[in-house]
Amino acid sequence: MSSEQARPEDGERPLRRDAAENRERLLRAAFDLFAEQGPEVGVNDIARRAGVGPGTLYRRFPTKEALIDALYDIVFDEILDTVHQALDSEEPGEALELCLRRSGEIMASHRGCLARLWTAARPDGAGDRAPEWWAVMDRMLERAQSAGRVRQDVTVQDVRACLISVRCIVEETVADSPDLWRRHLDLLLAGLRPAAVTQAVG
Amino acid sequence: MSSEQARPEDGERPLRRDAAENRERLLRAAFDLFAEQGPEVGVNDIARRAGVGPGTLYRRFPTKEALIDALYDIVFDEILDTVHQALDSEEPGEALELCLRRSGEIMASHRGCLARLWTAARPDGAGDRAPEWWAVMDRMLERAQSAGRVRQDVTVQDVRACLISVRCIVEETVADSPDLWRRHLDLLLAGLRPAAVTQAVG
Amino acid sequence: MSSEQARPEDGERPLRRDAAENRERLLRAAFDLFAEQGPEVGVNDIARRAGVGPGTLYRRFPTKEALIDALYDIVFDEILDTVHQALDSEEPGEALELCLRRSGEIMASHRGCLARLWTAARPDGAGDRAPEWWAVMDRMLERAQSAGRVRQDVTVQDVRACLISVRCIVEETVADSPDLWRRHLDLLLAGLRPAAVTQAVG
Amino acid sequence: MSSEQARPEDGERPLRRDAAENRERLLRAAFDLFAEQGPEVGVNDIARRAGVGPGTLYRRFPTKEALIDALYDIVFDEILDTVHQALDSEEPGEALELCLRRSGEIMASHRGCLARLWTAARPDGAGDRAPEWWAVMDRMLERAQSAGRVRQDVTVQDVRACLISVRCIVEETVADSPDLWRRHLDLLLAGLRPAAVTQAVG
DNA sequence: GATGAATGAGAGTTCATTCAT
DNA sequence: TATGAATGAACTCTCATTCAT
Repeated sequence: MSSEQARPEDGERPLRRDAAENRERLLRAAFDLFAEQGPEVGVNDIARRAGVGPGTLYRRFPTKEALIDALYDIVFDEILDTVHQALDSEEPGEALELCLRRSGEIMASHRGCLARLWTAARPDGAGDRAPEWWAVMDRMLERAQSAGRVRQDVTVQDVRACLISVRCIVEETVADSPDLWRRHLDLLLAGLRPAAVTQAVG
Repeated sequence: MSSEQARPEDGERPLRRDAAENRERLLRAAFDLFAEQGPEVGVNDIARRAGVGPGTLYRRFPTKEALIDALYDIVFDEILDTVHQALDSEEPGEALELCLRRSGEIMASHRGCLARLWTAARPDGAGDRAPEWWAVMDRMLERAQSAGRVRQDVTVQDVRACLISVRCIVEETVADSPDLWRRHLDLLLAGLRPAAVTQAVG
Repeated sequence: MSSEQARPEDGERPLRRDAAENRERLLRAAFDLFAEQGPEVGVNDIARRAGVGPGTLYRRFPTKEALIDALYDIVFDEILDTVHQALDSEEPGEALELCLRRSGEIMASHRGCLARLWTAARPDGAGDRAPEWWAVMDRMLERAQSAGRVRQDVTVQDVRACLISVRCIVEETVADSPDLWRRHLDLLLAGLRPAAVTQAVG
Repeated sequence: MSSEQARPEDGERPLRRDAAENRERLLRAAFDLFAEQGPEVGVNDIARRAGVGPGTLYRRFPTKEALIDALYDIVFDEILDTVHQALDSEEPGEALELCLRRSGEIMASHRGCLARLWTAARPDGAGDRAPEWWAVMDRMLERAQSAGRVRQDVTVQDVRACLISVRCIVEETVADSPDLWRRHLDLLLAGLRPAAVTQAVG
């Protein structure tokens, strides 16, 4: 939630700071309450938790939906940054795996707010960076396949399904079994790898 | 609110039949509407679709929550039946895989109603057969491992995670990509298998 | 507000009666409160005055606007009935005058709810009987002119303006000077008549 | 809230000029927006249109009501000036008629802001010049009657009703039929004149 | 003095649930 | 018993007004 908005350009007016603080508080409160109580939390509750009036919330976010979108964008941006880092810095074969693991970590740190993230409805939502994600994942998958680390028949859709899967496991199990999602991701990663002589064993 | 329903006392009065029919209609309407419009559907809409008044709905189900629970139980029962069949009739090694596939099919035929199924909140829900499921899956996993079809480090928790995963993929993708969940399940199954010399390939 | 809706067809179900009563109460409460406090009254106030919950109001009228429309329609229907009566039964020359006077009386009995009646926005509102009004007034004006009771240069638009005028005077003065609108209407009617040698006098 | 504005104390500081300019801008913006969007416009919209913050608006006008009152006063003052001119300069018989016509023109140039002008609520509003208006109109009516241009039974209340009528027609029709209010006023004026042998014609 | 962010009571509306018929 | 009208707390959102900057 740190590097999220309004890169403080040189001359920042003092008033802006309060507003930005309130925005931060609202997002934090929303994260917390969604995690605690699910997606039905009322905007007034969020405002109260943030220590502001409902009017202030609506000054920052014209709609409850807009607030939720902002939450999504924060997580999505974090993930995209991570994906780019992985693509740039890792050796080709490892990038995909690393990127899935890191995405999982990010989701685990924002549980409760991911319900509709990467949903059928979202990827082509207006103004978001979903196309970018698809493009980068495409490259990453291609490389991993070239390096022989991932089966040739795997598509980006499958990779996306893996992420949906991880998100879902995080949401539903992280509270009780904080590590289960990691085991599950290991399983998925194992499934992605070319299984040399797997059948021979059986 | 005393003797609610079901227990078919010896001489079943015709009135009882109407009641049962209403119950069926309500459940069917609920299934349809949840699948069509998601989990926000109102009880009045369900009642209207079922062709009864809201009062009748509340005579059959004391709460919206109770209606949804009944939905879950139906799906859960279907799955449990399938699990039992798989355990009884298949050769030990195949049972687990088959049972996951069949569970997937059942879920795919009831999409939109599964949101909270197998959720952290559910297993200790009142009146459900979750313990039974755990027990059977335990045996099935053990056999599959004995037969060398599943890695030794896999736990029932992991199997449950696989099912959560399948449910989630079904819910979010079946409308647009009706087969994606099957590909995903293949991936999971591949991940479950002992990957003989997988690492050697990398 | 008497002959307003749901002509009680032969077999009337008993439940309907309560609903109809509530509808009546709501309309009456709305009439009263609009008259007392102007068009800003809240729907909850109206519901409270009617002795019902806000939900009941919204069962009868899907929107505040719809409630207000119903109010308008009631007055409009009363007026239209009167207009038809005047057209049918009076001698041609008198009909227009009589009809304006009666319309005035009806408005005076519903002051406070007429704000937007016959407004530029209304006459072509969906589902209302405005075209009918225009047609009848057209005939009535023509007859009055044929009978030499109204100047030849008067148009239906002018007649409509007279009614707007009466409504306005009613709304703003009937509370303090209950008869002023009648004097004003007399003045308007005098202005409508062919003023034989009026100028000669001056 | 002590020395609000206006009273131009001898040495007018430059700061004062800004304030006056803001006041003007706000009034102009309010006129425009009320004309464009009706009486529901919010104060923030007015401030934005005027190019100032809402705080500034509240420095000039302690209340939305006060801003609207100021609008009324402007129109009212214009009209009063016109009335005085008519009384002073015209031949006695023509003054009343001319004054009504001019008042109509002024209203037509300020449509959308007249809703409550000359309303029952207004004449005893704080700080307005209503008594003055009554006095002048009284004299003007008396003269017109003495000159035989207006019927003897007409009262100042009737004249006021004529003005309310004109205002109302202006407000509701000037956008679509810019001349209708003039025709209506002609009708009213005809009705005010002694109708010598009118009835004989019928 | 001007700004515009914050306020918060209250608006219109919904919906799970109850109850008179 | 089934009905559907009634309920009313709670929801999202607005806007006249205040106040820190």
